[in-house]
Amino acid sequence: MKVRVRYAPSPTGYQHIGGLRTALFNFLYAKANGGDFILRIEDTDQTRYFDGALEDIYETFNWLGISYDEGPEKDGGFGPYIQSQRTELYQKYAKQLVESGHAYYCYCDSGRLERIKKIQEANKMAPGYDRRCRDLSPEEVEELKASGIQPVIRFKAPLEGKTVFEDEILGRIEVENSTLQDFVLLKSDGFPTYHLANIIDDHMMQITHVLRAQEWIPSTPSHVLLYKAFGWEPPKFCHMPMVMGEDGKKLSKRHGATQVIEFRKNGYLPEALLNFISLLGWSYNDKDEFFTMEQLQKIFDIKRINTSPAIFDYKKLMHFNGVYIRQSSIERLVDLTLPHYIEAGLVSKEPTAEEMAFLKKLMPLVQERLELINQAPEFSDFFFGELPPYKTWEMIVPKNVEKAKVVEILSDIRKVVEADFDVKEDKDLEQQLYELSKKHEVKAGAVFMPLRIAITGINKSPEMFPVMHVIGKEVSLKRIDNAIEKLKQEIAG
RNA sequence: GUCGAAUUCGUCUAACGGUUAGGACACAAGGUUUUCAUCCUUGCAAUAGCGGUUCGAUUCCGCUAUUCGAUGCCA
Repeated sequence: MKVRVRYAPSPTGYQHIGGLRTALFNFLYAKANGGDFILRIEDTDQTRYFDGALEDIYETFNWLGISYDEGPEKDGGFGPYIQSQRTELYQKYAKQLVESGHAYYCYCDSGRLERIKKIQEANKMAPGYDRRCRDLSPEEVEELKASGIQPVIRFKAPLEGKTVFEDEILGRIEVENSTLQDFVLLKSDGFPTYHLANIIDDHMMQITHVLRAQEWIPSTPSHVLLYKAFGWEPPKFCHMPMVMGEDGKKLSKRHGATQVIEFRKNGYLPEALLNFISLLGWSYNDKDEFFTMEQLQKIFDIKRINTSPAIFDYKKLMHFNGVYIRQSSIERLVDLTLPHYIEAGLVSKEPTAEEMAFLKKLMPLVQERLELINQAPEFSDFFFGELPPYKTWEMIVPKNVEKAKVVEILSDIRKVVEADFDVKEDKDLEQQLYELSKKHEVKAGAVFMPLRIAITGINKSPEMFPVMHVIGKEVSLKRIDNAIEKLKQEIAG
């Protein structure tokens, strides 16, 4: 039988890491097994609906290269794929369950529900609905109907026995039916709950495997019972370990960035995020960690999904991002960093050909120290303009060296640049600077550091001559002259 | 409280019942005759505890502890 899996987000907010992991694993499982990946929107909670959510799902998929075989605007014969467009179906099946004796109307309002909850808490009893409406007499039902209260439909959970299911990852899981609730199937506003809609759709859409996070394990027995009540065969369940924050608790906003859109904004590459997330609760073997999406679609195997929760390690993600940035082409990095340069005011809004060429020239020098795309401007602002923003100045005078001597050294460097900058290789120019250090009887660093500060205004920079060749001879000389001038003034003043 | 699941270096993880328990991130030290970064080398560091089964247990079983999750007219 053809594998059919689905990702079924509810549009209540932006896509987050946990959801992405679920989507990815479903997608990979489908692709690795020649199956179909279905996107279904579970918008059954009208009160929590968030307007930009749908667009965000599409954008997230698009950014990461996850595509669905069936879903909204891509009908595979099982649509519609948006649950709010299927409410009649759910209502029909809910009523069917009432008629078959598997469910019942409940007229208890939220006020009463809250009261019994408080009593249960006070008496340290297990919380839950007390099943008052489960066995109402016909007269009582008539009375309640007449009162005008909109009822909900609740599932009539068996009071005894056990419900068992075989999880593909965790193995056999069984619970006593007595611990199960008479959960709501259809809300008083006519919309189904997750449990009802999910089961009906999974069945109707012929889903073969349900891959979801372990937080769903407690409700799975109820789902199994629902399938049974309908007389349907349940799909196979695969409960994946949860993704946690650094404190070991379910990943959420307070752990920092958790929304996919934030990672995108913060300068992560899609392939880095994807690769990193693929390793959350899954592994290929004992040594390979770097995979392309294409590889993952071939090698992903459900048997290698873990059983224990995984903490989301931002540092390791960062490392992955650095690796992927270093592997990127210069053209792509220019593309990706351009908006950040514009935002920083280093490049004009409508970049000229010269500006683009300039970015392309400096990019190799930025690439290897970049861990996030949006770090590019701060790592390379000194390339722009006549003079650099002097973020460091004191270090232009190395330890145990007189200011006057630094002026001499810089003047000598200036001569080298003036004479040989265009005709000699970087290596030859460097060699001349080493000779200068011998001449002035200082360490090589005492020659390079003043030059570095003069040219870049920072003490941590790429190698000097490549930088100077990007900014050009004229600007380089101007910056050296400026530094000499400033030093002279300091000596005089 | 009740129910469920989980437990290998700080973190992500590997290990047909037989390995000096491996790799990666992080961290530390060193090297790459200029800083930073890259790259390379080395180091640090784990089977939650107690019982069983077995010639042999990280691996199988039980108990305890701890952690997480669920316990909504949320999903």
